[in-house]
Amino acid sequence: MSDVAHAAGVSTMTVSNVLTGRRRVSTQTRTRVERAAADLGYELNLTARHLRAGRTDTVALAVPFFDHPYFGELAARLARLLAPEGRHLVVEQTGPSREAELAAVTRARWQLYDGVLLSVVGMTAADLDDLRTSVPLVLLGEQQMPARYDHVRMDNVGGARLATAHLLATGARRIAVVGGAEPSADAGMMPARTLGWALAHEDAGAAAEPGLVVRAPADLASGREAVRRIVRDGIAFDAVLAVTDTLAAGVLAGLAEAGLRVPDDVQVVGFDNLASSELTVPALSTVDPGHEHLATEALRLLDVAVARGPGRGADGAADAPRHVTAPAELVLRATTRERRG
Amino acid sequence: MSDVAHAAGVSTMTVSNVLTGRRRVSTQTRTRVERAAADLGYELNLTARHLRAGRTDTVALAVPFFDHPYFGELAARLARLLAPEGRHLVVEQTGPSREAELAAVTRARWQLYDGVLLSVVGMTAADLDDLRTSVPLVLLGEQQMPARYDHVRMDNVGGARLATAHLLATGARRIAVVGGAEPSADAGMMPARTLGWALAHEDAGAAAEPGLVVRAPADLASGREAVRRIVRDGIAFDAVLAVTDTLAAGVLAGLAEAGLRVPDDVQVVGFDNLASSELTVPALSTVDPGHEHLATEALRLLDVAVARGPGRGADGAADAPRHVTAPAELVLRATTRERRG
DNA sequence: CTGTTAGCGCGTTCAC
DNA sequence: GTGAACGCGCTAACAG
Repeated sequence: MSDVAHAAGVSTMTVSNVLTGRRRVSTQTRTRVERAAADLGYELNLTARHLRAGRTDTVALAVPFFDHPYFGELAARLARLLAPEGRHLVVEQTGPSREAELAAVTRARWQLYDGVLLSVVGMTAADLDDLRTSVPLVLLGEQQMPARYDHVRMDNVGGARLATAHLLATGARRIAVVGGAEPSADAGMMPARTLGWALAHEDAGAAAEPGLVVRAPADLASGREAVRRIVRDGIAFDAVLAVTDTLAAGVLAGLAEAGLRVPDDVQVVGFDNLASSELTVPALSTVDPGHEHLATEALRLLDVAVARGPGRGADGAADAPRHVTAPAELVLRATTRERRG
Repeated sequence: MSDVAHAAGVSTMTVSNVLTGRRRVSTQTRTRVERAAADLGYELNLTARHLRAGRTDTVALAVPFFDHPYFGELAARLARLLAPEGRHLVVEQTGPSREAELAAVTRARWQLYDGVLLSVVGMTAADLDDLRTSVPLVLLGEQQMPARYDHVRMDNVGGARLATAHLLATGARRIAVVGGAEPSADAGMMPARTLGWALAHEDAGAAAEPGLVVRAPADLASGREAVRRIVRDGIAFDAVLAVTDTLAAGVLAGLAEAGLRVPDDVQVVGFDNLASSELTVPALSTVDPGHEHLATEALRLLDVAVARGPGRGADGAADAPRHVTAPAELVLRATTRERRG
């Protein structure tokens, strides 16, 4: 920068002023400076600016996996909200395992950001409790979190309940939960959605059979595998609640393989409303977890955290942390039947 | 940091030494310092370290869209390669339009990184030519790029040729190219893949009918839309080469909608080998563009660029820029028939 | 409208 | 094995 200043015959301060536009500079010197900068191929050093300013105008989204479409869509939404304000979003990966997630978190990396949206999957409440950081933080995730953090989540129980109720109303009697788990509101996504399934049965005065809870990891191959298993075991079922759209895609593949027609023989509902789910064959009925609401709220929370000053993000002595739940909504497409009546 | 030093009764230098481990420190003072740091909740300021060091041990991947699965998968691969070396990957979005892409590029953002992998989609060679940056850069993308940059690409022509040849060999005679364009090796992904389609016809002594080139943007809804269009127009076809897997998913949806059986009535091949393509119904045959090779080479190139020193990335006076093409490979699943004989 | 001074929080260099 | 001084590149704050 001093090179530019020298070439333009001014001080570095003036160069800085031209670049930031914070102070008025005569048109004459401005053009001289701009010329000099262009000639020298000068590039502002953002690292230095950030150090000086104590701000970076950048928010990080830390996700467990780069390659899950859910996070890609979330990132795109957040970027769209941040861009008009001249703020930036960068995405970092915390890692595929609980250990990696922890290690990522321990690293002082996010000192580099004004705030961090942390998508929690593998970490436990205890892990998070150890996490002392002064960077404004908002947690995204479905399990129980320490109360002292701001936290945004979906309405997993409500969404699954809605979906299951619809299946019941369309005549389904034996609804398998692929990706199911021990029902619980606080133990993560799978237990919460399974709870919704159970509650919907209760609402309808029907029995939720534990034998229809099919455990499966939330990866690509598992949905198909799960269907193969229940078919092989001769378990009767006339509908599937897949706890994620990814699992649902596998379920559809498995059903096709088994010669079962959707929705005539078996109805299917997913959860997440991924963009790609519109294109499954048949088009997937699913639960929309309130993506837009979720993204908006997460940023709003982060902004108030940033506003009340970095440096006391963790001790939370100031305001009470906020917890918001985005409302879920049922999206009916072609893998379910019409409601009777 | 000086607080910690004070609390531990040492100088900041010693604290620094403890933290970096660069110089030997007596076990005694080390523990004293560590205790003090923990008590005070001290966090290293990475911005300052980066300014001082001139390095960040971080590579950026700049992509046009966060929410396209292809980029998510690429990012995951790169992160997997970087992690063992203690280097980090962050993903930034350049923006959805050519304008946004340009603006993103113009910003001095990637001074923040040791190197940048830039995924080019909307920008032209001329745009890139204007892009003077001292940050080591490797271009990823399928159109013609200025020769002075390192560049990694897929074998689009070869891959499409392979796929088309297989369709021809299985008896297909009228192969529509969904997402096709004016054939050309240098004008981007769609023209290159269309060229492969044309060349395969030539190889087989068959006629590549221009009427079977179906233009379509590479987004989610377009594949289905394209099929609707050709069916409505009464164009006869017995196979589809979709230029991306995403388009292929739409094509499968469109064919199902039209009551056409896959692969009996119409065969389908995609391009990209996305993870999700294994779960389409039926499972999609596709071209794998050599993902792993691509990621490895991109990083290797970036590393030599970084090694020869930032500060003269763009003028390329030093070494000749490198251009590598990853080999494509056909992945046969259930949307194609067996080769005859 | 422009320049001078000082310091953001580290780590290299050189002394002890 | 430890400390003091200096500077990475930028920009508030205060002159002028």
